[in-house]
Amino acid sequence: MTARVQWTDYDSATCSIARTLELVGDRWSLLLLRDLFNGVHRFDDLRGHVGVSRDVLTKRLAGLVDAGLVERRAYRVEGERGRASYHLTGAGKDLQPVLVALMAWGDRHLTGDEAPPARLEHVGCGGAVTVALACEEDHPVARRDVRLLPTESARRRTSRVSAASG
Amino acid sequence: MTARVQWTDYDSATCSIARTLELVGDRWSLLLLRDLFNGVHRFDDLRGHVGVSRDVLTKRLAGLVDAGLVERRAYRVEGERGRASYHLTGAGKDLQPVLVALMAWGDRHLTGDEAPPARLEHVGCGGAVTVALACEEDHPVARRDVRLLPTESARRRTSRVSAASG
DNA sequence: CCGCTAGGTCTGTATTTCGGACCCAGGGTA
DNA sequence: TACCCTGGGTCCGAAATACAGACCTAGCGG
Repeated sequence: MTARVQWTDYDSATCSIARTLELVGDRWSLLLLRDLFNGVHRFDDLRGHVGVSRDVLTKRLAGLVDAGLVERRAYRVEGERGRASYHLTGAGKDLQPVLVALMAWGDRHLTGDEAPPARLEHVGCGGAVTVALACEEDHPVARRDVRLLPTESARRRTSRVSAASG
Repeated sequence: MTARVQWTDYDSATCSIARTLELVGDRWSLLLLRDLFNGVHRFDDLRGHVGVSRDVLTKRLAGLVDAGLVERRAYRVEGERGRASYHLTGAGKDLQPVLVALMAWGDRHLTGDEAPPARLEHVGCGGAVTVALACEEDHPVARRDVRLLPTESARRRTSRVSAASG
């Protein structure tokens, strides 16, 4: 029977969420991106502020560079040695909504009575910035009004799950 | 000197992004939340679809329950054994924008020429759903127009970094 | 009371992370 | 020229995690 398409008929790993998490879904990558957004660009500064070991920092930065989220630049300040620095690419900057959403959630659910440890301000108006669901047609979108529809392109790549369910 | 407050003067771990990632910032938690959003609620179904080992699934579910993102419910279908199932709490559902943002990024940067493996549809209008930065005053917010301002409450809890920079 | 099944726990191995020692290159400076 | 300093790493052994898969258990139908 060709019943309605089920989410579980599709390979988890094909999903864009899974594929994105393969690049940034570890303990450190998103924190590094956060610091890169906030103007921390040098190896030792990242290490000191984020609190990651040198070893892991090297690997993560290499991974982010491979993934095209970060670029390594050599630069030199007049009269000093050449240095390396790390900067977000356009693709890296496109992850901003993920970070803002994580921050908004933490501000709402983890700060208790205190003021949140930092705020994102809309330059100009001064209002707090968060993220909101938005639809192409610019309607306001409530949480409930979202439906996930797996498409054919995912089905084709399905392996493990389709075999098990057959 | 009381120079302008620097991002690096604040303890990384106090940040709402870091604190949120302590709950969901590992390889599996967000994938589990994704499946819970999509109607997968039983232990074995989660294990099979997400592809996580039983061991780790047990630990992650326990962590998510501890964190208040997920609740465990015992239920029974007429004439069958009692079963356990896992459901998002309100706090868990509030992470939806994080997942949508990850998915939107993947759709944009990882799908190449093919159609994305799934789409989020706005029930009713049928348009695609993504996330957008939004400010309190409902202005449209461009990426650039966001400024991070650490607040005093973060400073107070600062430890490692303030000692090093003094 | 036997077998089946969902939901786990246990175990041994493989991988990752951690902290810290070490290394290297390229300036300044003497 | 030799030496020192510093940023940006690599290397190492110990500890923590993840993994696959075997095993356990509660309850229902037969």
